[in-house]
Amino acid sequence: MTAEATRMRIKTSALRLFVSKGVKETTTRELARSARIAEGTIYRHYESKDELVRDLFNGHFTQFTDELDRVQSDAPDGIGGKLQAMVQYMCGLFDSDRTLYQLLLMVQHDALPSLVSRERSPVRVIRTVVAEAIERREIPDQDVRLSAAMILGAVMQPALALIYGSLQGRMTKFAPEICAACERIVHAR
Amino acid sequence: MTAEATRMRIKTSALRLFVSKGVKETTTRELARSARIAEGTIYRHYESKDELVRDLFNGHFTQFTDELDRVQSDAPDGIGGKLQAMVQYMCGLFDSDRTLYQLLLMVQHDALPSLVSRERSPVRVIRTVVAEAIERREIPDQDVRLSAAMILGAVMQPALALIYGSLQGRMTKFAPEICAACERIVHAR
Amino acid sequence: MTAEATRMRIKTSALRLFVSKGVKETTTRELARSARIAEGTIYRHYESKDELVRDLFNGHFTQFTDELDRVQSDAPDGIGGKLQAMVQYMCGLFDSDRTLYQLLLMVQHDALPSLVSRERSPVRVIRTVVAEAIERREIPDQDVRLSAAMILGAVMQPALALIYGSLQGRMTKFAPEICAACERIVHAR
Amino acid sequence: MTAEATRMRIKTSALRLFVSKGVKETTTRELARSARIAEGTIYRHYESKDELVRDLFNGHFTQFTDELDRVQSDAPDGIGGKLQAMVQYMCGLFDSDRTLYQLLLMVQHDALPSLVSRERSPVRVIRTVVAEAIERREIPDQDVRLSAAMILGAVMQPALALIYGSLQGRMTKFAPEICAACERIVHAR
DNA sequence: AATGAATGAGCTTTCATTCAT
DNA sequence: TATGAATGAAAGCTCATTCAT
Repeated sequence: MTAEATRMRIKTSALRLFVSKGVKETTTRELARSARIAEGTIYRHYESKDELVRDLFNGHFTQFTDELDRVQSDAPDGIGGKLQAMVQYMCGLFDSDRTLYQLLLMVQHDALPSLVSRERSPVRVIRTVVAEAIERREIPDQDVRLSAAMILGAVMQPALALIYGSLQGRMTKFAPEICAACERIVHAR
Repeated sequence: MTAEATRMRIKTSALRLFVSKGVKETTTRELARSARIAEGTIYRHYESKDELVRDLFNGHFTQFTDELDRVQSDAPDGIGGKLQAMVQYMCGLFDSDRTLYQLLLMVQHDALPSLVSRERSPVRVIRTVVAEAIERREIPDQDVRLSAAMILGAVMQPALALIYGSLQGRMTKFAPEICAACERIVHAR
Repeated sequence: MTAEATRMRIKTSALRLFVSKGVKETTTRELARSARIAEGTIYRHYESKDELVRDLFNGHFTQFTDELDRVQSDAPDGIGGKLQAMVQYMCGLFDSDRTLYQLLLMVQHDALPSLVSRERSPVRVIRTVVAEAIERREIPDQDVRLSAAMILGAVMQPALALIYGSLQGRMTKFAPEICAACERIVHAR
Repeated sequence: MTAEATRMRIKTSALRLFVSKGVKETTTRELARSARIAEGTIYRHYESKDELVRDLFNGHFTQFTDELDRVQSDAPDGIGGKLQAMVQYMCGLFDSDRTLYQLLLMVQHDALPSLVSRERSPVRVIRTVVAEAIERREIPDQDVRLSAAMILGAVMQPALALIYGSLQGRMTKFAPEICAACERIVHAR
């Protein structure tokens, strides 16, 4: 098997296990068994479990941030369209890869603290979108940091509700309402 | 020393340590030292570390839920007032006891999974408030579960931002704007 | 409550617990709870758990040995009668206080090692009875130590079988056959 | 080193320590040091100390039972020869591996309770031998369970006497007398 | 004499990591 | 590269014993 394939198997298993049981709760033994490799093999690809966690989380977090930025960027000017594009994208991601989505939820909480750059983060992307809308005078002046946080919360919390079962079905189904709510948060009219 | 006093010291130390370093990351040794008791003493008050976690989290979660319900209940009829009371209460709690607030954040995430009853939870309180406003025809008909989740997110995420430093100052300062945003989420006019 | 009464409760509970779960397996906490006293109280009556064990085992062992000797002594001369008296006595004890009997079984095994004097012991009593019968030319000359051991084994092992359930009923029921077998062991005719 | 060799070293050390000091009294630390492995290594071969005890005791007990059955089976028909073969075998085992023999003594007592199948056990082997002799009308009808217990006792108790020092020398020396006594127990002539 | 909360040494067990093959 | 047996530090937990009341 190629080195790359092995590495991929480690990452895939790690993602699934970390999300479902937590990082600390996942042992290297379990990880190895799930990836169908020997325990020692992990250390041919990563210096330590910590490095694996960092690589995994950073990678996905960065990719998600970039993607969100691209999505926003591709949308035509106007806060409405951009919010819609971002919300749609996040809901779609939840439906297509819930595991990956949960990882992103973990990054904010779980004390994956200094793990991740706060420079490039989803909330920054949202903040920029809001800031640009203010500049374009689409929406009233406001604390962009606060608005971005509230928007992110209004997207993330329903995802949690879906995971815990208090909401049911596909997240995309809720996208229009979430999107409308986000627009009202920044009181675009 | 009385048993109750010792128990209290364990809980206080545990709350602080669990929140700042995580549950798994806090050792019983550390906890004992922080509470200035012997390690064995923990086990005269709790059957296991797990039971301590459960008791602590459940206790605070329940108390918070009850308090939130009382606050909402004491507010005069009308979604505006009730939302304002709840948001005020949560922001005030953040400012007066950030550690406790963080614990409540952990309960939702960190996979404190089936630890806590979903029957009585903050999101349920919010849901009820929204549902009653719909009945009173104050706000349009809507998915109360979704609205409650979005409102909770719009309060919690700014708290996270304060913890991570992307927002600064006392949370109470943001209460009016958060409250206004929450009203717009349910599009009360 | 008098000191003596408390001491008695400790001994009674200890006997029962030691026999049913083993000495090491019985904690002082359990013992205290079973005797309905505080843990600390044990140490008003015994210097240590070890001393309790020693006192308990030695006491019962000595008493049993003395009683067995008295029983043998009270029986009329003649190996037949003396064997019968001893076997009867041991079977009767098993039926009337199985817990006590089990303690005596433990003394031989369980590594209650140097705990007990080998000078005065049941097997010595039996040995003496056999030796006297040889002197009286009732039975052929033989290794009295070996014979005494075999006789004891022939009484004790059926008791174990009753405890484990491979024999059923009261031990007294088996006394005549055991007694006859013991006579044949020393080939009395 | 191969896994099997390590496992063997654990078993050998465990057997010696458990027998000489008792199971509870033997710490994993001691066991590891005696087997010249790390403490953690024990747990790559056994799930717990308990499982090690179970495996060890069951294994030896089963093997001993099987061997005793084979020995009895190989002996020519007739209770005398079969009893002689079994007694010889047990005495020989005592002389050649006293440690192993002591383990078998522990299995009956020490509260290695439901640890071991009562279906296949030495006393069952003896019982069968006695039962077959009755069927062949070599010996009078009798309670085979009781006789088997007494025979086992008449072999085991002398072994205990040798361990405690009240008998001296090799057990094989006593085999003829023990064997003769066993025959008389079932009153074979 | 009795209580019961507290102790702390020492137990069993876990698990990230190493290394000879 | 991959293996998997071995490691050992450190974790959670137990329990005989002490001591202030």
